[in-house]
Amino acid sequence: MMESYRMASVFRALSCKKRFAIVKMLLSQELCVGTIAEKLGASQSSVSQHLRVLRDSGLVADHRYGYHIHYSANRELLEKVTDNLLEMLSCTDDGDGCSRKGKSCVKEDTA
Amino acid sequence: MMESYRMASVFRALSCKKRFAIVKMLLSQELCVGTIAEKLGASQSSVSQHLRVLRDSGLVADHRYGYHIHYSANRELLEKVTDNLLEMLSCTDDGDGCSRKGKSCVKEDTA
DNA sequence: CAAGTATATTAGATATTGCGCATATACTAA
DNA sequence: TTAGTATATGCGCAATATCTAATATACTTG
Repeated sequence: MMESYRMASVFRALSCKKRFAIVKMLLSQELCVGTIAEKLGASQSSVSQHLRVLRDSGLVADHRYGYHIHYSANRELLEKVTDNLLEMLSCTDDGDGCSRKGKSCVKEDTA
Repeated sequence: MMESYRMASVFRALSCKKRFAIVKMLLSQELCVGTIAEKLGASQSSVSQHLRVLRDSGLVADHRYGYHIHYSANRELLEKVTDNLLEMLSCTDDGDGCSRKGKSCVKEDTA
């Protein structure tokens, strides 16, 4: 089970529409920065900066070919994150509920 | 398929460690704000503000019982997000690759 | 009604983000 | 070497995020 911190860090990387779109694109094909920028309608600089965030979070990897740098998605990490979500979702109500026994709290039970 | 925008918005809500922890807690049990704050070691105010972000993104719902307000996770939305991730992950390399045909680009093929 | 409890909201401080612009770096080609 | 191409980086700025402290709101109880 990944730590909350790690999960949140991946989500932060995906929390920007453009970065999410980049990862989505990179899942179906390896692309170089210029192509990503074109497809996204964004500047080279901003795409490069987004890619850095994604790289730092481990969501993408880069490979240099001459002066082109190809980026690809880290499918494995995304699968781990998805698995964690599935695991989280698999847990059902553990019945404890709100621990507050204050007045008017519908959950109060033991007094 | 959810739009990139919607996905990114959910990810933004989950992109903060504390908010992610809140959602995780709420998946196993409905809790009131004070209890969440205690478990998280955070102030009432900050928790309330985090809950607003989560509510706005649709990730949690609230029910008032007297002056307690119980929050619960929107399991359905999280399942949708997870399904979308799974769908994204299911796609394989479509073979097109980097469209740049520049010199030294290892992917160049047609000229 | 007034007092008490739980939560929300506001304001302000500080930190972080995302972008454009300019420039630096890394590599290629002549 | 010089020029050219692809990408990264540094800087400044406006926008946004998160936190605390104070206050407001909503509800209950006496």
